[in-house]
Amino acid sequence: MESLRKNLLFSTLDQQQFSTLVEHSSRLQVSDGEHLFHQKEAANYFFLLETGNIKLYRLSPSGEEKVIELIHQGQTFAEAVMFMQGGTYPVNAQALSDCQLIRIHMKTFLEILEDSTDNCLKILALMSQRLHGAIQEIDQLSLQNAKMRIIQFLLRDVTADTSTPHTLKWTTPKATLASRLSVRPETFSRTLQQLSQAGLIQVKGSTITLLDIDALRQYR
Amino acid sequence: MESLRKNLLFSTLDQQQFSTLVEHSSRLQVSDGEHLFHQKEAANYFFLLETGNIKLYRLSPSGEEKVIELIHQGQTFAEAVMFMQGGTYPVNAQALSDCQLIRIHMKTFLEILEDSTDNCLKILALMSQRLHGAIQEIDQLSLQNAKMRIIQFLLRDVTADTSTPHTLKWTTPKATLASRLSVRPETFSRTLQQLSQAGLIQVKGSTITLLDIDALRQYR
DNA sequence: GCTTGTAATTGACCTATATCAAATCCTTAG
DNA sequence: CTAAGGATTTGATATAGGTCAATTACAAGC
Repeated sequence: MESLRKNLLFSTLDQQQFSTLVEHSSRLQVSDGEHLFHQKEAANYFFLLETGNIKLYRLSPSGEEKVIELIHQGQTFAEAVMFMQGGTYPVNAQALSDCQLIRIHMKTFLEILEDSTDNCLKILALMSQRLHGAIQEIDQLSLQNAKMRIIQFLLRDVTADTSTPHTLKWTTPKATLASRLSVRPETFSRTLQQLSQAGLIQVKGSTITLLDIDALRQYR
Repeated sequence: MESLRKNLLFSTLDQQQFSTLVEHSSRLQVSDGEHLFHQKEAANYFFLLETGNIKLYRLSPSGEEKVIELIHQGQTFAEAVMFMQGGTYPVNAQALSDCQLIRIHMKTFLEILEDSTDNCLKILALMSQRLHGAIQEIDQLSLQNAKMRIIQFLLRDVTADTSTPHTLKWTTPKATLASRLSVRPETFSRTLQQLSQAGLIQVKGSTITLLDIDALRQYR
């Protein structure tokens, strides 16, 4: 359970608390395509993803899928459910590859929170971060068009000091990314095409080179 | 500061904590149209709205406005900012009418949280609720069309047992509501028109009567 | 190497909703 | 009551991005 200890969320747990948590946590695997949980299912655990990729998604009444979040190595997810009345998962979680996870018992973790404000504040920080991310998302959906959203995504982990020929590579299928960005795969493809033609990026399979970061920033 | 005591968020404060909080809180008024705070402004206070209406909104790069949330009497807002690093408001807050509010000092409240997990858990519950609301919103923006969103809004506080000729009235200008729902005023107007013609609702100024709740539910 | 199936791209077309402009309605001040 | 100014509605038109279908690229198994 090395990876638990390393996660920021658990960094303020004392030795005692930590071992209690470990006792009530277990490692599990899910293989590519399998579901970890479904929307509206009663929730007793939240998760830390050790390896692989997971997508969290929702279905529209007509069965259409919208990816809410892509979970990567080292991230925890579904902790917010702990505090919701009702206590059911608000999304579906499906493995995009073979995954290794740690499953954490909510009730146990809640009990730990109940006797240490440090830990409470830690998770409050996490939750407010999530909330801020969600507001950002709403913002993008309602104020930005498809092209802007896609560019924003490309610039995702470009910091102020990133020098311009910058390469990034994704591990998730394009259709999944498209859903995450709320555009159709066709539109995603066409937009990348368009940016290529404008000489702003270079696409090679799932590897993208940003040729002109400043120009890309203009759009955003 | 009666209204503070009544708010669920502060219900677990003991007498001592509560009076500390009151000491560091103050009542303030903002008149119609005035701003309470702006996006990116350093945040030291969060608020409880006693009377009036407030809109929280963001601006797109091109200056377009998107209403993120409408705050009504009795609601607290901007508490999440307390836990964010950076500590700046992520939205603008503008009064839609003359408002009376209580301004709560974040630092003081944080100090109170630091020595009582009960209060921490209370606010965690609130934050997860907010987060869930945000996910719901993302869902609606990306999986539902304008008509569905508008109907959802009309059914907002219709419970399972609401009998069918149900009347609701809004206090905010239509253009503001439209922005909240991420549609143009024109579309909002046309959609209501359309629902009227279908005999599902009856519009009279800012008062709407839902004539056939079950039929409306069909769309959602 | 082929073959087969899935994913991604491209093209042609369509539709929901935005945009722009004009016409009404509603409220407030005088 | 009347006028002025804003809010709302209505009509005409434009367009981003969706849909559907066909084509190509790519990966996995033989």
